[in-house]
Amino acid sequence: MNNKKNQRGGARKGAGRKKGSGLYAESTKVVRIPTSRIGDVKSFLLSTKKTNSNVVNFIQPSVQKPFPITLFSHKVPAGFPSPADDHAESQLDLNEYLINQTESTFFVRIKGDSMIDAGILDNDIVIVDRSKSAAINDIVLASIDGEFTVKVLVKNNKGPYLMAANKEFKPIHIEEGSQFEIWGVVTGSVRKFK
Amino acid sequence: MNNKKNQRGGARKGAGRKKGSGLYAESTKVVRIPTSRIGDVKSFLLSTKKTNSNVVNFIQPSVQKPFPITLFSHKVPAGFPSPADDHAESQLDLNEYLINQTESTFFVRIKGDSMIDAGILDNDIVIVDRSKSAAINDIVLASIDGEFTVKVLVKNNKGPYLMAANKEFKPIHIEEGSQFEIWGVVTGSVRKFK
DNA sequence: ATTTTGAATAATGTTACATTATTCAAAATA
DNA sequence: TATTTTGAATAATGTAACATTATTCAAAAT
Repeated sequence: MNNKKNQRGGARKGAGRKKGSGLYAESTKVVRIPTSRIGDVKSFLLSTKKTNSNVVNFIQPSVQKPFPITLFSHKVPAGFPSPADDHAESQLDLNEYLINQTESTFFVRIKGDSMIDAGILDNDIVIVDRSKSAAINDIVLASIDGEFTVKVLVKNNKGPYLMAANKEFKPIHIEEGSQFEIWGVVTGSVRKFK
Repeated sequence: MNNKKNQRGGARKGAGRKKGSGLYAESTKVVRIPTSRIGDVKSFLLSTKKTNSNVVNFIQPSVQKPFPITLFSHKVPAGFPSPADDHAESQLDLNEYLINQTESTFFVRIKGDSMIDAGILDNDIVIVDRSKSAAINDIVLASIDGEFTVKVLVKNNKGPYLMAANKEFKPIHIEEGSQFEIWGVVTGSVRKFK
């Protein structure tokens, strides 16, 4: 009887799995995740890899100090802007103005042009309130089959569906059996130039 | 010398940390997360934190079974926990994000559609910094013959002039002898829906 | 020339342990 | 007696270590 093992295979240079060949093309670390949300997190990680998603990331609001600044209205005769002026509409704090329900609000950065007709451009940040229930024609943050997206919620005789605010994009119909959830209503948007 | 330790404390019933007293009020499991996205995931978990009770769970596509879509059943009860403050990198304060120079910044509410191609809509508020000097292609707040306007600063061989971001509007050339002044550079814009 | 094979290596999953935070009531103190 | 101090109990959280799986390569077998 020959007990010798097969002599194929064996050590050689260059063997082994290639770096970056994993799902995320990146090294990972272990993190504790609340048990019921492990599925959410995995969907979130996958969703932002897909190209259809116009959601880049979720941002947690933090409110430091109130910061009121004078607000003028646009078409005013010259002579100008002293804060004491008549044309000063009011003092305005951006956090106060844009955030209604602090506890249920978060931010999402937008990627791509799918909402330009609603004045939401690439790299804008939208403000999402999870405590508001969505109405037809609202802009909403939704997930469909594990992919997050910001779109307009519309409805026809067959039921609700999502629309981009850009004629180049097709409506997103919600197929029977697909996962669909509305995460919140977009209540505002901000943009920083340069 | 008395070597006896203190006799306080000690075993008793009911001692110990209470279940559910953690950040997520729930047990956790370790999950591997791509290193660069750990901040995102934590932010996502805090942003979209679910409270117990009647929240529809996010369902992963792979596990998905057909189910009827009930659009407006998604209600989030109040009692959203406040953010933990150790994720500074994914936290955002709108004032800080949008305002650079407090002393020289003010807001202007926009009337009309002359800037829609730049994503600035009627009733938006723009952030104007008086301390920045304007460059070509900047959006600026200017006054011409006694009227304020927000437009794009452009230039041809005859010199600078103003352009709306809307094809329906004509360029605004600055005539010899007319009053013209740039009051500041638009560094951001915000919008509130509804 | 083609197929089979096992070592090499990375990715991914899981367990175990270490550390930290919180709570309680007994013991110490006033 | 009322208040403060204290350490065990327990959960939460962080991390290292190990286990398992997937992928790749080229030597050996065919």
